[in-house]
Amino acid sequence: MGQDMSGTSLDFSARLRAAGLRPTRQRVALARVLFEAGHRHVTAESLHAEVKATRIPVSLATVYNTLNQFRDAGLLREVVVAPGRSYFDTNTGHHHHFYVEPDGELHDFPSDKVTVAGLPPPPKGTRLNRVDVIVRVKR
Amino acid sequence: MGQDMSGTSLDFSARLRAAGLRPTRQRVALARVLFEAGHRHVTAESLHAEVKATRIPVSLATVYNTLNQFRDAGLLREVVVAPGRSYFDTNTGHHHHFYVEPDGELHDFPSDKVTVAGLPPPPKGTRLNRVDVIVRVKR
DNA sequence: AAGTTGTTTAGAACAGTTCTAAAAACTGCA
DNA sequence: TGCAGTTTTTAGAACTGTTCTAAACAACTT
Repeated sequence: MGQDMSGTSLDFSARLRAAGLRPTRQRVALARVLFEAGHRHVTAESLHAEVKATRIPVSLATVYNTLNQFRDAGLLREVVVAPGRSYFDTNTGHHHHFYVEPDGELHDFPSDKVTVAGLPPPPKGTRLNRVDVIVRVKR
Repeated sequence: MGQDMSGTSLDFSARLRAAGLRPTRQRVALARVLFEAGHRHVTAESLHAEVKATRIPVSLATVYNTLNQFRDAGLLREVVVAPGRSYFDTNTGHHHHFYVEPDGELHDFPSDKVTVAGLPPPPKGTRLNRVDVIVRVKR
């Protein structure tokens, strides 16, 4: 008799495996926190704090490793909006961000209604990768 | 008889004074490096390296202080494009950026031809501050 | 020139992130 | 199921970029 594998662990294991990552205890725990509810924005610290509540031991170093791996695997997107802190977004589709200063709150908005027109061509020897629109708002 | 005040020192002194900042040796030296040629992008480290060549002693702490003060005074604009490093742009007018990954090179482009349409209204209780468009390109 | 205030400085401190090397855990195979 | 081979996790050190501290110094005022 194996352990209790009910719930969504198996789904996450499969997803991780599909991404070329071994489904370890800590990766599954992190994936669960990240992906089981709707879209989220986390920092390494905030995710670490959250996963501690699940009683599965995960070190901060592992949180960093995992966030980078998930990002590299396309499971997360890194968002750079403030100096000295990286946000990770579980929404990897096309969208943009509101950034509320000085709180550091981040909100997605879909990009389907947004048009960015009149961009100059990329500098010589480079090709376009992504266009980020950050709408900075104040309280 | 005062020291040799020829050149542009006086202009920078006046500009600093106008911004509410005492025109100290190091602030004038930094202002000169920053503003005497065309528009520039610097980091604290790169500016520190440059100002050392002028033989006017400026500590790294002062470079940081000064960049922050210049930014607060509206003489510079801070650009956040990469985690763990702040860029400062002497161009404070409306414009956007190309960011060349992974070099970390930054290029301005004017915003007059660029239109960003269809943005959703700012979240409740906030008002728009600025819209940043970052075009990320790869080699 | 003296006093007052603001600025600079070296170095310590700090935040966020990555590295290291040893222990633990996953996986495939007998 | 047990074992070998490989990957992952971990605590803690290390590292990077930035800010802080408090003492020395420079700029302005009189």
